[in-house]
Amino acid sequence: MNEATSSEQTRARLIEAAREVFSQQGFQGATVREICRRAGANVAAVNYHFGSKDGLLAEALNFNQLRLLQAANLVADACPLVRFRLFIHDFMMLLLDEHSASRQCRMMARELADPTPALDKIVTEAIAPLHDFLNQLVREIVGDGISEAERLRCVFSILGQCSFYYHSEPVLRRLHPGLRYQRDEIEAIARHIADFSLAALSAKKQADAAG
Amino acid sequence: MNEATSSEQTRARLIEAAREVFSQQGFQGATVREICRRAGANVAAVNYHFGSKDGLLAEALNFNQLRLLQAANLVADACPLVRFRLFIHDFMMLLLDEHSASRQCRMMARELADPTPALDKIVTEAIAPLHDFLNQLVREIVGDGISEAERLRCVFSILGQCSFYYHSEPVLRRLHPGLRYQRDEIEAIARHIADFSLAALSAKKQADAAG
DNA sequence: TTTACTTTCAAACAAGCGTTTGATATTCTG
DNA sequence: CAGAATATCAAACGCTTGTTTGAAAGTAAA
Repeated sequence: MNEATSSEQTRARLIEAAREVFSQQGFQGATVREICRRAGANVAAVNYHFGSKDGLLAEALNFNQLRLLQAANLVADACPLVRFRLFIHDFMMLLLDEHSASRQCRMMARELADPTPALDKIVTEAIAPLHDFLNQLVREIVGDGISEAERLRCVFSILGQCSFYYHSEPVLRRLHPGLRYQRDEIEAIARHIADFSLAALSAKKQADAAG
Repeated sequence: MNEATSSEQTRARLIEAAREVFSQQGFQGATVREICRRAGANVAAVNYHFGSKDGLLAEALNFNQLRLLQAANLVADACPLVRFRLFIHDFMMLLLDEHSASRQCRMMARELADPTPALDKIVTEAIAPLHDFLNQLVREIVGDGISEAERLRCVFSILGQCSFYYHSEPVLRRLHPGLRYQRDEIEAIARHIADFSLAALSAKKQADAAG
């Protein structure tokens, strides 16, 4: 027998195909038949291996890249401002770069506006830690002079800027047909978001120090 | 006969029900049967009056409120900074206040991430003018010292912050169960977004003046 | 009232969906 | 190799979807 049984290969191909299709079409828009077609498997394979479409979604979700990004950032030997820029850069690459294996992350983003059976898992395992991470980073930058609610809104302002480019891609494509999320462009976007946000955070810090 | 024929009443009820359901469930998630149930009409009514579900969506879309908001802002006798704060406030009310008749706007926002047959109409009639409006407002605030691409990214940063609260509502509800978009809360959010953005824009302006 | 036209309705249609089935291969085990 | 367990398959199931149909009810003008 091979080191990976035929069954395991089928499972793996289904998960990979599911990530593709879920990230492109969303959970509701994706069909089991399309996933199986891309995986070269029978329609019944999803239910055999994962019990249901929901089960496949749960297995296809994988937050490792997002977790790794945060872990790497935490151990980076740099000041909060540099770490902030680093985080925005890595996060935008994960979110926008179609060449990277970032489908898990894009899949996740796809579901945020449109609750699926897996949203609870996504929130507790990925979004909540991400919010906490950014909240802490903002605290290191601004200090403890602002209220928790205010700091939270800063986190939302940052995440809002980041996710805009992802969520609004269909619209932006129509408005600016030349738009392509290539490496250079993504880096320029990340730089802008970091500049914009750090300027705002710096103003908050000064306002606090003055007031 | 009444001043509104029975047929016209049915049409109007269908459009109203469609706005409710589309804004809550999205175009894909909404069903013709549910719309007709809420309108107290037969399932065939949609196709009789509008030809198809797509046709109903096209009729239900209405950008008047968004246009009025921009028109009112343009004639407001105030400096760009005040007009900016006014715009963010009005826009967030339109987007988040469930008491207002802002379903058209919310319906629109619902579709942005998930192309529907009507996205082209939405983009050309609502989004493009909105982007142009904000672009001009940012130009008045920052001046002509920054590039078009840079100004565009500022517009995206602003719109991204605004739409975040709408798109991420299901997630934010889970993270912060107490969250409710009531008038006070919406106004606090709008104030934050305006502060955050104006601080960033002001920094851009100074950087340009210095460089 | 009769006639023509419009609007509503219950019912059905065709297509797509996730899922199940039972038979057929395939692989592991003794 | 024989037999048990596992994996794949074509086909169908039950359900929901948007849409169509043809008859019934309502409306307007003669």
